[in-house]
Amino acid sequence: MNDSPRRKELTRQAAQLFVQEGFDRTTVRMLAQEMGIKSGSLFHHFRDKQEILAAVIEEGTQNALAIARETLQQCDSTPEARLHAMARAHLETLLTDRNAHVVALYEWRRLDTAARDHLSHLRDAYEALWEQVIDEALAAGLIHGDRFLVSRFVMGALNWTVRWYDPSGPRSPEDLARELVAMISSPTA
Amino acid sequence: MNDSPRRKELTRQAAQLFVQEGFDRTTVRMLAQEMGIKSGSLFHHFRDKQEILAAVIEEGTQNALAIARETLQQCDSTPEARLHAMARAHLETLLTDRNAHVVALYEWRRLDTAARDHLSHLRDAYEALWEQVIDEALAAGLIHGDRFLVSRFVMGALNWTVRWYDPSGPRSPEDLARELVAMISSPTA
DNA sequence: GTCTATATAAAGATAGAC
DNA sequence: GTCTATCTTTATATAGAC
Repeated sequence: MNDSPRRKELTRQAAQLFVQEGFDRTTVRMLAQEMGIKSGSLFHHFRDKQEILAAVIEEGTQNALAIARETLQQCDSTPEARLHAMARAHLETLLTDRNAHVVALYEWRRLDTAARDHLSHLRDAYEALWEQVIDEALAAGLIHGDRFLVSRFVMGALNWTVRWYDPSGPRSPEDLARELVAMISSPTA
Repeated sequence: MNDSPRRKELTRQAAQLFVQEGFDRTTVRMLAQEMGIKSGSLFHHFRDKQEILAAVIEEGTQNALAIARETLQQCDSTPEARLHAMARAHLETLLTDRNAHVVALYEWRRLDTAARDHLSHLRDAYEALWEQVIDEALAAGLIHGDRFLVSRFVMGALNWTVRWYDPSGPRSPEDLARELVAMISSPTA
């Protein structure tokens, strides 16, 4: 539709509800109430409910991608440090904001075909960054195994944290990132 | 309600739809059609839609628990072999059957409070088996790290396979289990 | 850009016959 | 145990005034 600041703000609020309730359980009336408007007004900003989801997921993936690029640019040291920085950045977008990135991961299946086609290149770009960091770690002998499987296992371990992580608990996203890297690293490297 | 063989069969069919479409998107009419009956007849077997979900999740968790117990009883060798056997069993219930265990993991949040209370002990028993196997591996020096975090990272890596695994691809659940154990094992152990 | 009012469709669930 | 028929509620989405 458009790309106004208003729409950005509404998208941000929608993300929060989608995380809390899930996309299917979130009604347009709930969304409108969260935004402080009536349900009819919502459709001035978005064509339909699907478009809200697409906007949230686009925002979440773009943000994660931008942060990951920045992280890798700033952290130009060992493969271990870079892997740790990526894991930390990933966890922070998932666990601290608790927003659009979570929706991008957990509600991707709810996108219609057109939206998936439009957004898959963003997701692919983000995953490509991960594979690059994994490759570096493999090449350095920090970790071992199949490139494809290691990437997916690591992403799985990280993404599943959304299900059990307690923000009020003793562990920070950085703690988790450190422990994960330690878990898969060969101590002899 | 009851526990007839008929109800068991209907539960099995419901599981398949819940995996394919997700619980919220699966309508009682879809369920009825899959079962070869009309939607009104469904409520002879289940009080409401929630009860179908609870039946599926109970079945999925009980089955996973039974298989895990059997696996650990039969595999009484090294901590590495036991860890591998558990991972393999877990992946097979998720990826080969593609059924009730997937629903148990991915639709748990959709259970109402009463059902969660009733089923959480089953889930806890299953997770306790995992922690036991993780503990053995830690004690043997096969893996390193925090007991709690290692368990959750491993479960995350395994559970996330549902999202990307291709049953028609070259890798078997056993391949995945082997690679995962290799990824987290210290080669010096 | 937001409102009220409402159209339209689909959902979960029930009643009573067979 | 299954059917048909239907009630009731709730959902997405639209139209037109302000």
